[in-house]
Amino acid sequence: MDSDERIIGIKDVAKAANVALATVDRVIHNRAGVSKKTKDKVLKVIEKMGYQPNIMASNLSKSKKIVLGVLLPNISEGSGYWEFPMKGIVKAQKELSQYRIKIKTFTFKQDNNKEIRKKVLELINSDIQGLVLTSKFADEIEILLEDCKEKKRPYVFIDSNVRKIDSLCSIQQPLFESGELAAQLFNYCFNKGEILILHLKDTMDTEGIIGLKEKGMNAYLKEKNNSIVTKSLVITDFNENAINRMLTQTLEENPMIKGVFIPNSKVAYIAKYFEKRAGEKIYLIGYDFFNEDIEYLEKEIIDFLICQRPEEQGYQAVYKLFEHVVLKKEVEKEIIMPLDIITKKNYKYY
Amino acid sequence: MDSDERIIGIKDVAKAANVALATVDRVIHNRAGVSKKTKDKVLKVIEKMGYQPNIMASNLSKSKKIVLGVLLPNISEGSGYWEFPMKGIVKAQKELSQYRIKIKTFTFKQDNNKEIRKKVLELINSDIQGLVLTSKFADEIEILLEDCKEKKRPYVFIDSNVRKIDSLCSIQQPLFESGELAAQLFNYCFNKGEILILHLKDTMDTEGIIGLKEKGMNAYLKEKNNSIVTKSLVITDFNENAINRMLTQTLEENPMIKGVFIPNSKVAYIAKYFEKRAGEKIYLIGYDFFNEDIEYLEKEIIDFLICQRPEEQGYQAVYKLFEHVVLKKEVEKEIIMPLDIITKKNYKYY
DNA sequence: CTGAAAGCGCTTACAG
DNA sequence: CTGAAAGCGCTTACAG
Repeated sequence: MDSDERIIGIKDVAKAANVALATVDRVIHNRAGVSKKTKDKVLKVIEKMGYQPNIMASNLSKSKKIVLGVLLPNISEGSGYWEFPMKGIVKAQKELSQYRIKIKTFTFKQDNNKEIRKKVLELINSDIQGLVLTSKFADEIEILLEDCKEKKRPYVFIDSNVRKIDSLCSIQQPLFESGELAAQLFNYCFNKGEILILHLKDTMDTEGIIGLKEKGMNAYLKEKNNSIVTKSLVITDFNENAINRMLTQTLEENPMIKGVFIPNSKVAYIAKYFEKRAGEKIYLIGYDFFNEDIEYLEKEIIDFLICQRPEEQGYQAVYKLFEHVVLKKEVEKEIIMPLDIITKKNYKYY
Repeated sequence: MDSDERIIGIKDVAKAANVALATVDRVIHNRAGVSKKTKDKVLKVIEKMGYQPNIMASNLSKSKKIVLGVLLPNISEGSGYWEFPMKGIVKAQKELSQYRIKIKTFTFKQDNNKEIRKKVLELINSDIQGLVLTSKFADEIEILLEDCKEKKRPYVFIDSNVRKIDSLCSIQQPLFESGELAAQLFNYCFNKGEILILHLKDTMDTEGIIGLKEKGMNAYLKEKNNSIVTKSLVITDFNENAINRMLTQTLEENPMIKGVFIPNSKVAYIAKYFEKRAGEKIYLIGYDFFNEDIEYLEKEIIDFLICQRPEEQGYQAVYKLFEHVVLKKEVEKEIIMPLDIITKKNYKYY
């Protein structure tokens, strides 16, 4: 049962090809300074013997560290979301520290363009060999991406890639489909009435994202061809009183509203309003799971949250860079995250 | 910004403690043959210098392979589920192959006690240093677990640990809570009526599992104090005609049934019946996601599936054994999987 | 273009 | 109980 095949190493290849260790190494890493003839000979032997490099040995003998960069918003009010990808990044870092991988983090305040540009400049002048970032702030990072392309520095997007910018890999949730999913869930709760889609504008370029979710929602409703329609409301003023006023007015004017869809991570703001509101149950569906949502999930004021495993996105982003830079593996261009559904009864295990 | 702290190794410790490399090695691995005095001295230096072992180097110089065993049902009709943990196990194996980890798989037909016992015997007489298995088949594996305890072989349970058997780690979904979740979902679909709980008996000891799910469901309904009640139906004959007959009769006699809860992975069997059935919509909630469910999800005959990331369970099981055996890390006694909700609109990304 | 040799940080016989 | 030395499978100057 024990097939104790001897592991064949660079030494075996060298002997079989009748060359020195260093030559085999050069061929394996495609380094210059090997004649075509020798290279072919070695390649053939590698192929025939089924040589597999030993990463542990390789890393052990390597001297230089590999540094990866991370450019993300810092964790502050209004951008608490970024805590989760960061956790995943830190986890990956710990796991990979044995491989002499280091991570340099560059954070900035979301609406501070000057700070973003400063960090971009720091990154351009740094010695990183790979980069994790989000495709939001597209204008500010454009120059950084150009620089990366020139220097052949790989970069990975997390959280979104709405403008379809080229990258080593982009990791995101399917947006359109998440809108469909939300519609399906609403449809389980009621099959006649209106869904109010709230556009909570903040400074980020998220209209593209919200737009896709909205399209998905309408697509599902159309497909089911039933009596649910959507209605949009744009909120620009985040002041609590302003929100209350707008919602009260809208709900009074539209008594058929049975559900509210908040296509970003600001559900708790809105749930607060519904907690105090009397009248018939209105179903709430939002995105992403925060501590402040728990209270409203427990009271079933927030009914469903659609989540995208942000921690895993951060982890995967670093891991894919590692695979590319260290292991020289092929990396898939796109990783699509599952659409997780969170309710009162399963958030504890998420 | 670059804190280029020199990594301190066994050599540095040896020099600082004024002993030989081998002695430091002995202390690190708690091997015999070191005087208390020397040991304390070395330990103190390790502590002070903050020495961290380099696993890559450690593994490279180790000669012997580590073999882990896996004892699970084979993949056949009626037990297709085990394909998923197996996938995770294979994934972990690939990732860990660099660490000289080998996995020996022992599979058996679920209802073949003789075969289980045979595999158990093989395992007892094997040279494995860790074991992945499920706590189902508790009677058959009892002797194996005793043997493991005696030999101090660690073992990890996946999929369930209803009888609360001791192990290095057990990985499972929260059963009671999954019943609550199912009840919550039904409650979104209707708020008056009956839920039929189907007990599809097969040869495995799964009554404990089903019982817990049922209790969770009733707990939620009671908590909500509304007008949904449950009703159980036991099916022992899996013949299609028999199922049809029993269901038709039950539904006729109980016109208030609005939902059917199938607390195991056999939903597709039941969905087949509902596909052909005329009459008012009856909601279906089941467990685990298989290819044969897709058709019924698409038609929204199956409404929700509650899933437990079986692939990740297999992966984690192997990984935890690896952490324990190779890295000598502390491993958590229990890993609770999230309760994933799958519908027509998100199964593609699961 | 090619090779011999030292070294990465550990483990493992072997000698004392 | 303790230590000196070889070796794990690679990479990296250095010499030719």
